[in-house]
Amino acid sequence: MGRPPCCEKIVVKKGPWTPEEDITLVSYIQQHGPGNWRSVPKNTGLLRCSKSCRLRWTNYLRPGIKRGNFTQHEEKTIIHLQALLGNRWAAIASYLSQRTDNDIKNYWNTHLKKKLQRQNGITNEDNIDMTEMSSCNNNNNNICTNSKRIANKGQWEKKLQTDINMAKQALFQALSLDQPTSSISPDLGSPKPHHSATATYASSTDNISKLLQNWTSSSSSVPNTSSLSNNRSSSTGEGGVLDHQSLLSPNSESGSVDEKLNLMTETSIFKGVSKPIVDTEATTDDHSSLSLIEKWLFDDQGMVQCDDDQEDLIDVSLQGKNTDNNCQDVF
DNA sequence: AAAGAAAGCAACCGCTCGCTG
DNA sequence: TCAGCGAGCGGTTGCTTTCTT
Repeated sequence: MGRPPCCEKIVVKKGPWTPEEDITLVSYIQQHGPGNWRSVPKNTGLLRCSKSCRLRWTNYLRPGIKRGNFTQHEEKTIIHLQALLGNRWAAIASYLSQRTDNDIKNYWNTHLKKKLQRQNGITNEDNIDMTEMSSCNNNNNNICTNSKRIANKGQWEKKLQTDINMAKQALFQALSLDQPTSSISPDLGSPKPHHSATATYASSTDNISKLLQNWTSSSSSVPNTSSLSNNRSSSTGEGGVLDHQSLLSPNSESGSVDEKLNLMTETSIFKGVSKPIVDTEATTDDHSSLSLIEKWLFDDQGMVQCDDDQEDLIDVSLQGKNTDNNCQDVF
């Protein structure tokens, strides 16, 4: 007996979000903070399910989200964590503070999975699920450790969660230090995105950032959105990408994306955001403070030294198997 | 240049979990 | 203890864009 849909009784709009809706939602959250999603459609007049509002905010409008190209380091982290945790995207996303679980999930399904399969020479016949593959013992013991996990899921997860929480902060430091230029400023020195969608993501975040900044620095009145209605030529999959440039005051030109994001994250209204935002203080910390969790993630076998060649991915995936065994000991 | 195929991504759906009364 | 509710998560879908022929 499943629960009824959360918005069963009201007419809800579906499909891509419009700029107007984005603005309404952002404006509301700016005033009331994220959370209490049930009340969002009621109070804003949005014809959207509360779930949809939460998703939109969490995945696209929330400040501090990094979109676009995944770095090699992020790829490796995802691959390794996926081998370790399975398709627990939220848990994986907690290690990549600027990425959303949805983003990681999509990236895994569209890029990494195929990449690993290609590199492992997996054919269609033996195209087994990568999660299964990576979580099973490949030694003489045929017992899949995943099964054990399932059996002990409750305890295992509690311990895992504890470890995650304890290690998260330290891991952020390590990851940030390893990627000094990539995590926040995708537009600086990084290769041009290979297709427009990627660029659009970046600009989406940027634009929304500007939008928010504009609001935080001005009165809390909701801007007139009437001029927005034609900004979106088609409903896009571009993330409800606003052509926010047209929405913004001319002053919005000033300041980098980073500055804008930082400004927003410092805005009190966003301090209750569920997902952690990279602590810029932490990133400037001591290089040597690698955590246990990082060692756990990047343990031996030269992973840390990996460059950007594809062999790394094979290594990582294989390590995933081994690490999975190690993981049993850890937990 | 056009059509079809493939890839990529945003959003939805259904389920589970945790909190509260 | 249990039921109701809201929030969160992972799988899936369907639309848009890009690539190939």
